[in-house]
Amino acid sequence: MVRAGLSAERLTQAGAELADEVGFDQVTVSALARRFDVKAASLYSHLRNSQDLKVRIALFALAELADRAAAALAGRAGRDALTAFANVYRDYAREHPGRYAAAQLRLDPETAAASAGVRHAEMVRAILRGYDVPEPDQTHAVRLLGSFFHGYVSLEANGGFSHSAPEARESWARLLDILDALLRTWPAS
Amino acid sequence: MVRAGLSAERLTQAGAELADEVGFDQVTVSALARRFDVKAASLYSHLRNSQDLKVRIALFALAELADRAAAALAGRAGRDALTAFANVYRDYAREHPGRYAAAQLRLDPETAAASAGVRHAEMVRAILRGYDVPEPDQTHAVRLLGSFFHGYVSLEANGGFSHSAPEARESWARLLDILDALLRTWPAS
DNA sequence: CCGAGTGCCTATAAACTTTAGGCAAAAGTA
DNA sequence: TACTTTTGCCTAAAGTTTATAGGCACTCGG
Repeated sequence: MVRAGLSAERLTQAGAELADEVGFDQVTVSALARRFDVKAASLYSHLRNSQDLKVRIALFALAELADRAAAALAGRAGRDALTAFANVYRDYAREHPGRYAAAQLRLDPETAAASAGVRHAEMVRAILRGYDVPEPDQTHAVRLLGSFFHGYVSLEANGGFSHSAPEARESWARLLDILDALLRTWPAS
Repeated sequence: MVRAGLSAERLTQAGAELADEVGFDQVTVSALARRFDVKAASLYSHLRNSQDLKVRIALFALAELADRAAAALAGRAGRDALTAFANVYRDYAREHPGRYAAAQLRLDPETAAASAGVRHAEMVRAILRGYDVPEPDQTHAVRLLGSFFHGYVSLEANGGFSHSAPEARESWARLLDILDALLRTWPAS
């Protein structure tokens, strides 16, 4: 009886793939076990429970997305950094809808604080260094960018833009222009 | 044996309350039946299945939110309309986190087209009538506002802003100022 | 007051979650 | 190599949820 070679890491990775295929909320311990030709109970040596699996996938997705964003940011600044970073988000959500949904999972505060979510905020703040947003507004600007990126990508993923005419890609490009201009000429308080 | 007086409407309403209490993804046919002191099977006379329940709650939340937004918009224009509308979203998500999560449920295209989601987009477009955004950019501006509102509220709900210093309320007010200014002086293409 | 319809019931089956305990393969030790 | 320890996946089993089918009794129109 050859062993399947399970581990928390392999289960998380396979869970992320499963999420992309069937949707994050369809990810179950049973379905994941089926994918490894193994009984569901066997997974409980590696996972505490079903919620633990979901949290692991969420952390995995957050880290993967942060890695891609960091790579895109390397060597860029200003508008170039802004669009590169933004496109990483949008592309990730389009390529990996299940993982992107996972990254939105509500984490308890200490888990969130130890997650790659922190890196995301740091990277947005790094982008702002290419602009002259005055210090007291920096955090506000970080939140503006983060909210816009997430909101746009999430609405697009949920079909919010599918009915009206201009392609989502076109709005995206135009709005990144607008935001770039806004950051360059940030209004004083 | 006194009847519980179930109906799709009462179940949807109670499902929305349940969502606010325990989270939208914890809403199950079983839990809802328990709340009415009724067997789960009884609900299937009123609901097709578990997914049907979730869709009904989502449509209920979308409509309720649209009603509140419409009420807030009445008699207002420009910046006044913008902030009133935005605050309806934020307040709704804070008062009714489960319903707000429900409103994000992915609907199939024809259901979405028949939902109150359409009214949301129309109202944002109405707000823009108080500004001089040139026609070709109107849809982009609608998407900017929609993305920002949803993204901010959703990140705040998921604890994304809880660690860093400025209160989420403060950023919100400042960013609405910024967006108002942006809309007033929308850059030409 | 009676007949018809429908509202909630019981019974049942299948899928998923989770715990407990067992056996055999893998890894460590002499 | 042989023996022990560890660990990985198993079976068994109980509890929960979803969903269907069929039945009884309450309610309402006549």
